[in-house]
Amino acid sequence: MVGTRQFDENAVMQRALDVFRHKGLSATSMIDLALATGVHRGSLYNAYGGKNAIFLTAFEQYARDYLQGIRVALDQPDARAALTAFVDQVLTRMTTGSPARGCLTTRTAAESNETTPLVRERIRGWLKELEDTIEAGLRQHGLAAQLVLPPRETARFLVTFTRGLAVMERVHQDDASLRELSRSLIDVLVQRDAAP
Amino acid sequence: MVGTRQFDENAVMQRALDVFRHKGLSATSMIDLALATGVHRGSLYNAYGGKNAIFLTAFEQYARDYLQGIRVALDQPDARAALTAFVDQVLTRMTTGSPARGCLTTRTAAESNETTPLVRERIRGWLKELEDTIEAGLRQHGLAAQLVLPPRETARFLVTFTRGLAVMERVHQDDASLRELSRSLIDVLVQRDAAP
DNA sequence: GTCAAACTTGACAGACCTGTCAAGATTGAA
DNA sequence: TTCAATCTTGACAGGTCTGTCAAGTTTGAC
Repeated sequence: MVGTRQFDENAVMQRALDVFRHKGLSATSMIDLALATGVHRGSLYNAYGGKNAIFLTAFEQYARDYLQGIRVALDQPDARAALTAFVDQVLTRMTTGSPARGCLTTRTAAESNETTPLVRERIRGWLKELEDTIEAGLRQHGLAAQLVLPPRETARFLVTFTRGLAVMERVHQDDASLRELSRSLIDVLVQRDAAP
Repeated sequence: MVGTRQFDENAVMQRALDVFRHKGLSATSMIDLALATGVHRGSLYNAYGGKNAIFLTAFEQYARDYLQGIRVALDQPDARAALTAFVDQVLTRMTTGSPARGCLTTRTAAESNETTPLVRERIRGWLKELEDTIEAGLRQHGLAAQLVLPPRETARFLVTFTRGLAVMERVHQDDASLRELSRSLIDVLVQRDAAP
């Protein structure tokens, strides 16, 4: 390999991800990315082709991390505890940072119109992975028996509701009301007479 | 009054609303609005000041219409029927048009970062109005007794979940899966032993 | 009919962004 | 050490958008 790339790809993607999380995909320009990463705009074009390709590359880090966190959270014998840990993961990820970063997928999904088919497809795929991950988690430890809805429906419900939480986070910027909503969520999804 | 405005303000706002629904607030330019309304860009600046002011003006029509539809939907003696009509309203409003328009509030909320404080505040206010409208609806006809959660929590839950539905609509563009999610929603919110 | 306030129009300067490219610098491999 | 592939850099042309303004037009009131 001749003429080696002079920047650390991982570090660049990490910084790019930060930018996307704070500004959103469509509001981010190549100039923003160049400034944040310290890599010349021309080099970014040369290495990746453009904003969307950078997004897709950076997104993989995000996706892997996120799903891993969800897997760990759900790996518990009690449904209420598992869902509590799940929601806590989701909320923590969207409310950390100052200003809060919000949820990257939700935001990108909402601006679907302004993105390319590839990005749209990746977001759709990721939400499917999230759903599958949740469903698999709920099928462990006999959690399913403690739920009002079957695992698949519960997983879809959780994906949708947490997207709603992400929208409310943007509007309220208030952790407490999100936590309260999460309590309601768990109350309606876990059987009332389930093991304590 | 001298030098009368030469366009029909209502018609202009209706067209502007269409543009905002299709492109989203931040992706809409004054040029888009001028083309869609047939009013010269300079005239729009003169009459309203800018994009955000036009949005806020147009939004009032949208808000009034929407809440009225919700009020009518919830005005029923059976909780399941009322929630079904409610969700149907919400879904119909976001899935009509081709391509589907999506939900204006959800979208604008998601791009909160890129809008002005006034717009953010209006969206927050509108979601509060929606919540209050739903709560008031649920307190009629003894619906509250048929619900798993108290009216206020149910209202908040519905606002949040329907925001999630709006995000999923962008991703899936598939009415059927949204309807399925809505069925789950009603199943978990209405008491199992409630009057049929 | 006159007139001045208010509206309309086309044009302009200034930002910002994109995508590309030629010239220069770097570096692994022969 | 040489060299060619690859990366870096600064610059450029072209595009979109914004906000403003002067000149022209319209119209209600007198």
